Amino acid sequence: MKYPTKLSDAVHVLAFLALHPGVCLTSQRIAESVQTNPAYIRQLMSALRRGELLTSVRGHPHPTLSREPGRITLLDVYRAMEGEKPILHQDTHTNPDCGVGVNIQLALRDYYDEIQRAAEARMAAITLQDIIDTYRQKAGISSDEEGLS
Amino acid sequence: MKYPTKLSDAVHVLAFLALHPGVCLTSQRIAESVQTNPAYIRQLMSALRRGELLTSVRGHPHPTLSREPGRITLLDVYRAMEGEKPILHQDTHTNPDCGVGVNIQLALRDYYDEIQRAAEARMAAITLQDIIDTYRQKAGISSDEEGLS
DNA sequence: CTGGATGTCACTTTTATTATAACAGCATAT
DNA sequence: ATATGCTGTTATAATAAAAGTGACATCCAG
Repeated sequence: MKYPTKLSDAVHVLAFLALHPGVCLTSQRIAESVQTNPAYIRQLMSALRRGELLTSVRGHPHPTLSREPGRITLLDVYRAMEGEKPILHQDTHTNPDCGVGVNIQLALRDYYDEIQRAAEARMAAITLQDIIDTYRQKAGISSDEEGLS
Repeated sequence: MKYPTKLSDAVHVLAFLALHPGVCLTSQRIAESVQTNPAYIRQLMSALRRGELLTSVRGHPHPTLSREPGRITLLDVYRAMEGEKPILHQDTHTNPDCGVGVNIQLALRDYYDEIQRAAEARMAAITLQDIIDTYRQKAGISSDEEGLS
């Protein structure tokens, strides 16, 4: 697994918070659900904090969402994690002496931008609440929220 | 990792063919425009051949498009190069003992599929001809098609 | 035949991403 | 105040996907 999973993991973290309000959630505990290490979780949360999706206090294991799940879109999370990085990548190493190589890539950029906008429009229409609702359907209504201190 | 540029490079190759009809195009020559090595170009062309976008004869340096550029979409090229590989990747290594981890990823899949469909719908609307037309605008009307044997 | 190109495979190199260790800074409890 | 536990951040290592490359059998044209 070396495909980028930051977006998926970030959603996982946010959903985890939303599903366990008021519970003591250390990065260690979240890491167990994502099956990774606490430092990575804290890095994710750091990005989410910069994106103003999450607030937390240093030394205090109670991170909380900055606003309700219905007002956090997948695009918000994408921006927080990936910034302006596009989903499709161009080859920027073509031969600069070859007009075809340079200008084909310039032309492609316009179309890649269109694709990016289409994807982002879709992301903007999906909220964390939607994902949580779907989660509850899949999980068979919250049979997993026990056993947490 | 490395950012994948196969799609961009494949479009580059196809456009190169379309722009130089009837010209002797060895993988070596195309590689110079893409600024890579001939073997990689031949690998790209191999995938394009499997996708039925390109035909060529072994030992014969005259690859040609299987159909006109207006009937080759960016989605066709994407399929040939990436198959069913999605543009967004899920984390498949979450803790299987944690219902949240498993089911959040299941829920995400549905939404990632939506995003994939939106992106692909856009790709299906873009043809190689469109890209070539834009290329000509950028290049200032075919000032680069000389000097080829 | 000979020369040149393709098609394919195996291997190497590169590099984005995740994994992890270390530690200063802050909160809480005793 | 001090001890403990957790956070936030940085630096570095390990992993793995992608491109880069060499080799060679195969096929075409002259």
